[in-house]
This record gives sequence, structure tokens and C-alpha cells, in this order.
Amino acid sequence: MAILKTAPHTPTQNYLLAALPHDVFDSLAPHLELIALPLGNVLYESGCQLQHVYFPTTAILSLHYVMENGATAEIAGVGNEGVLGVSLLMGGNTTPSRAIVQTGGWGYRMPARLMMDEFNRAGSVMRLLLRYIQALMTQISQTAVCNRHHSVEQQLCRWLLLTLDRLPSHELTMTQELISTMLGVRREGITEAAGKLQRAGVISYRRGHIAVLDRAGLEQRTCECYGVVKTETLRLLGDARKLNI
Amino acid sequence: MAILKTAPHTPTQNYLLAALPHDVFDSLAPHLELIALPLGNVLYESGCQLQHVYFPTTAILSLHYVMENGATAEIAGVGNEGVLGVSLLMGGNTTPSRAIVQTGGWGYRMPARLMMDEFNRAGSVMRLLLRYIQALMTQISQTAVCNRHHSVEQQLCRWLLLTLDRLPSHELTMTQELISTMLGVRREGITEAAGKLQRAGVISYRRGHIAVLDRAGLEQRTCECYGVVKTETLRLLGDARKLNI
DNA sequence: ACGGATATGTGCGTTTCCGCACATAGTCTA
DNA sequence: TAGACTATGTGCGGAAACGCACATATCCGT
Repeated sequence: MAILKTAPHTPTQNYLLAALPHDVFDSLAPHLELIALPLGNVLYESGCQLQHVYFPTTAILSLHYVMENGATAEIAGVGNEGVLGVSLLMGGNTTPSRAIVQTGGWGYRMPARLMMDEFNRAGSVMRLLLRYIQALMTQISQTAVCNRHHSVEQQLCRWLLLTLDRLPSHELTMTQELISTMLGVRREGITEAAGKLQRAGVISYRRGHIAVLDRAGLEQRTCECYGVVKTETLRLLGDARKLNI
Repeated sequence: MAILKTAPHTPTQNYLLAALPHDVFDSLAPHLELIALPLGNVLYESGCQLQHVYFPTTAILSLHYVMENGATAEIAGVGNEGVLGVSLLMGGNTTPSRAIVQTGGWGYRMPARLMMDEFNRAGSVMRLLLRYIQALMTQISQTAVCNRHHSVEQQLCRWLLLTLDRLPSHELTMTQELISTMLGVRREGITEAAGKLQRAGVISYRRGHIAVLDRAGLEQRTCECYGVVKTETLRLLGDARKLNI
């Protein structure tokens, strides 16, 4: 909680906003609104029209699919590397998935209309966002692959690493129950996998808080999916500023 | 094979090409090259630069991920509703996935450069393709969900239905081995599920050929994922012409 | 018509995960 | 500080899918 109060927030904590050309950023900045994103908030319901796009800074959002029987599965996460609401830009307006806050924090939002107008100028903003969309597609694809072939423990490691990459610290506020709904597995399965990681000294946790003690250990235990997503995200977005797109 | 010889091919057998405004279509048509797409052909290798974009007409393409240990998983399929090579348009040039021909047939290809130029005009072609990209994302997302929660039999039904929707007939040339690599499961698992469907009179098959006898039966046995993909694809692309985008 | 290649069928032990039930422990509030 | 609530630990039977081995069936070329 301390971090939420003490850290001064600027839009440039979001990677995409930071990567915008100065003139574009200056024109959009007045319309960026800093908002708190508390854990569990539903930002976007399946099939509903989105009014804003969201640029997380310290928060992490999660794109879910909720099945008819109530079971859930995470499709992708959105942290300060990205933006929530790309389906607006693609002309679909809605998606069949839901967006909720997975890690409480802050972010900026902007009226959807403004973002669409800027996108439709078909300039550097569009090119940047298209690269982000491709990174998002890679993440979704790898979720599909991982769901097919990898163990709960490997998936937990992947998920922890991806979450960690979007946070400033090595700790996350997160119950095992919540992780299980993200991964779409049993809570007990997470208890077991997390216990194994704890006994190995890779993480330590207590009632809703996880601290990563040995990041390399996580990387060793996860599947290739983490690396694919990470590498591809960096390739597509990592040097966007240098490319001056 | 008969169908390949007898059917006259026109670019408008591909939905996206058919949905283009007349003037755009006329300008692109001279650069469309009809090509045979035999089963198993690799059109696009992971991480390699694509030289052409492909518009299938009677063929069906498959986007795969091949893991380090050789295991595979299908991420999405591309039939006459779509186009292969969208990562070019998004600025990434490559993807970590591979594209192969899943059902032999025909399609048109076009030099990548031309497609990119047309896309970058940021007109109706771009808007159409963005909608397609969103439909593709829905398909990938649903693959992830389905891999997490549904049985091999349900997934087989979903896969058969999606394939059927892209073909003119009720028969497909397809070994169980091939289906198993698509779904990323054991071949024996497909044998078992297909046998069950056959005993129920839903399909009949013999050595590499599957005939769907009872489409409604398939729809009854599949999971909600098929409907989500189908509905969303129709929503995004089905009335593209009416929308005059 | 035959032989080789390939596709499909089947059985079996093992692994992984699920669903359920319930015990224990940490945290928060009155 | 007592009690309620929530998070985590654990055990068990069962279902689903896996890996492997091998039998059988079908097709195709010569």
C-alpha cells in the first residue's frame, strides 16, 4: 500500500504513453485521467461497449474468459507495457472477454473516442499500437500453448514471472485462490505448486502475499512460454523509441 | 481431388478479397497469383520473414506453435474467411509461430509489400483487415480457453466444425494423426473420440477421410467455444459488405 | 495379386489434475 | 481478546489423458 501513496504518478510510467512522440503525447496528456484501480474491479464486461481505454502504471489488468458454468481462464495480462481496449481500435467495439484488475494500483484512462481518433490518423500512434497488438497476440497464443502442454507448476512460474516483470518490487499481493482463477485450475493445485516452490526456497508466502526470493529459480522451473512472450514483447516494443516509430 | 480440377477459381472465393471495394480490388487483382497449396506445405516458418500474404480459397491453413521438444499446438486456423500474414501488417514482420497447409487446396498470394502499402493507406482495406485481426484474436483466445477446460472429444467437435465451415462439402481429407498434432493431443485420443462419434452416427471415417453425417450432433457435443468463435467472426466480418467499410 | 507403408484399434500402467471434505492457521473486527 | 471470516494444508477416490507396445486394417504402387 505504501507504494500507492508515496510514488508520484506520471503517464510516462506506462510504456506506450512514454513511447509516444512528444507532440502527440502533449496533445493527449490533458485528457489522461489518473485513476485508482483496486483489486477485483471489473473494467470491461464481456460484450459491453468500452467507454475508456486504460493505460496501467502500477496496476495489472487481466483479460479473462468466463464460461457458461462459471469457470474462468486468463487469456492475457495487461501491465504498464500496454493498454486495455484495443478491440475498439480494431473496429469490433467489444470482445467476448472480461477485464478485471488483477493487481491493485494506478493507471490512466482516456475517453475511447479520443484514442480512436488518434489511432485513425494512421500515424506513429497507430504503428505503435499495432505492434502492441501483435505482442498481445503472442501472449494469447502462448497461453493457448501453455494450457495445452505444461504443468500447473510451470504455468505458475510463468505467471509469476510475467506479473513480476510488470511490478517494481519482488512482492505481490495475491491469494492462491485468485491465482487459481487466473490460471483456470483448482486452488489446491496452486497450494501444492506454491508449497513446492517455497520448500525449494524460490518464493515465500503468507496469507495473500508472495515474495520472490530466487528469480532465477523461477526461470529454471518455468516452461519456454515465458521466454517467448518476454522476448517477443521486447522485440516488438522494447526499442520503440529508438525506432522512432 | 476432383474439386481442385473442376472448380473455377476466382479471388472472390476468399471472403476478405470479396469484401474489398471494387476499385481497390481491381487495383490489387493483377498482383494476385493463384497457387496450389498441397497438404503439409510450410508457408511460414517461425521467426522468418514472410514474402507473401496468402488468401486461401479452398485450402485451410493452420497456425502452429512448435515447442522445443517437438510437440505442437494449433493456435488458429485460416480459411477463406481470412488471410495469412497479418503480422506483417502490424509491424512485427515475423511471429513465433509456423504456418502450414492443413487442408490441401488453392489460394491466392500477393507480394507482402503491396499488401502493406495498401494497408498503410489507412482506408477501408485497413479497417477490414483490422476486423479480421480481431476475429483471429478471438479464435486464439478461445483456443486457450478450450485447451484449459474442455475434453478431447469436445475439442475434436469444435475443430471439425470450424474446419467444416471453411469447406464446401461435408467431407474432409484428414488423418487422425494429423488432427492430433493440430490439437496437441495423442493420436490414440483422437482415435477414441472419433470412434465414439462414429458409433453415435455423427461422423463416418475411413483411412484419412472423414464425412460428417450429423452436423447438429457435432454442435451438440462441442463446447461453447465453437459458438463464440463462429458468432464473433460473423459479427466482425459477416456483414462487412453491408457496412461498406 | 502381393508386399510394404501407413492408418487405425486396443490394452495397460502411470501421471496429473479434479472434486470433495475437512482440518488448521492467520487476520481483522467488535 | 474472542469470534468470525478467510486463506492455506491435506487426504482421498476418481476421471482424463499420457506413453508405450503391439495388433489389425486399409491403401497404394508395381
